[in-house]
Amino acid sequence: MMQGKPSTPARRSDATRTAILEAARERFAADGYERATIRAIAKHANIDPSMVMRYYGNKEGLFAAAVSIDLKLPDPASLSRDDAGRTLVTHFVDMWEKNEVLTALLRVGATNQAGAERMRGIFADQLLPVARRACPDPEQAPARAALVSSQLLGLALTRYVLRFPPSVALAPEEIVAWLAPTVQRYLTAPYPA
Amino acid sequence: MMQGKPSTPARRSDATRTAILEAARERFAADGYERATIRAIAKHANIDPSMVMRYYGNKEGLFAAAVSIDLKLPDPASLSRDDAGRTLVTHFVDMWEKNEVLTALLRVGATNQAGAERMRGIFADQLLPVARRACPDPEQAPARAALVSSQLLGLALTRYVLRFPPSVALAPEEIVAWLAPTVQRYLTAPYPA
DNA sequence: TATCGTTGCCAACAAGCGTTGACCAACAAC
DNA sequence: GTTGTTGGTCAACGCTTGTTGGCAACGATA
Repeated sequence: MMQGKPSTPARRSDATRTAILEAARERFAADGYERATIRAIAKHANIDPSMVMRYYGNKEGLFAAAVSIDLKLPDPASLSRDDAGRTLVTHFVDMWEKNEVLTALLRVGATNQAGAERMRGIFADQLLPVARRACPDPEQAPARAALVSSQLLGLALTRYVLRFPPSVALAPEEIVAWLAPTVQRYLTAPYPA
Repeated sequence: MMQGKPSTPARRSDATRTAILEAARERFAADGYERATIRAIAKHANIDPSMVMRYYGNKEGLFAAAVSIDLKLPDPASLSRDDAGRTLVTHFVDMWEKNEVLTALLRVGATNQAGAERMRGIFADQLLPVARRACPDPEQAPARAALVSSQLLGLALTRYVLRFPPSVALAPEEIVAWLAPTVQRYLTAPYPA
């Protein structure tokens, strides 16, 4: 997820290591933290449970390694202030559709301390800078970013986690059409109160 | 939660029973389904774990008894179509602020099959009828209700479960001011397509 | 060929889980 | 007072969990 140079000299066990990570992501996404047991993950990856411990230390270490995520949000500098809403929503739906790591993170964040902490970090490091650039008064950025995240994560929750049928049935374009104005307003509309 | 007439003749163990339910709600809300162990719930209520089994059969039964919830949504018939958004948001914030059952349900729904099923039931039985009355074309009610729930549950997620600091910091009136127009639009604005 | 670190499998551990059944104390009916 | 029902305690069960250490096979180096 974040190794550009071959600082690590290509171990013979790399195949096993990535197999474990893939299985872990799948199980965390489907079951959450507690029910995704190391034994189940190992069986899913066709390896021995003890290998997980050798390569990732313990279950927390495995989780940390499995769900390191870069939202790849557009560069705040190059973001047009007028269609920031549409851009953000489109990008989010894309990410969620193809990347099960996000579902894993949301499921775990709901019941696990470390998972929630990780989500707060992503919020602060990745979404907040965008809001800081897109909204008029930087001092309002945290509140506006929180509103944006409530709508985006709420959609993810009802669509990918709780699976409300009408939410699952929405076409990506419909989602963008409905949510883009909301996000746009949260970012740029004058503060009510 | 739903006994109007004294069909049950007031057992001597009622105090214990409700103490268990209260402790269960608290633990489910704080820890989710798996980590809220029967032993922890029992200790919290100062009773023996075996009493939980005697009175509620098993852990699933306890959960079902602990999180039966009535959203007490306003009667769809008496709902003014013009400020349905504000009414709904105000009502939701009120409920979430005072009732930890909702947090318990959301936490459990994220990782537990039965919990998610319960949330889908509440959505279909309680929110959908309101949408059916408030939106122009009844055929669009499911999609519109899904959008409304995505925003409302998203706020609950970031505020009460993940506890994003800026989301926690929002005053109830701010929440209403920002979210009411969103919900109103999801209910009554012409379908974009 | 001998050596040594790496990779993998296996069996086991202690702890915690949901759940059960035997047993005692308090009360109600007769 | 005796009897039967109810409320509550205690100890244990079978099972799963995360985690550990020993041991055999492999691959490169010498």
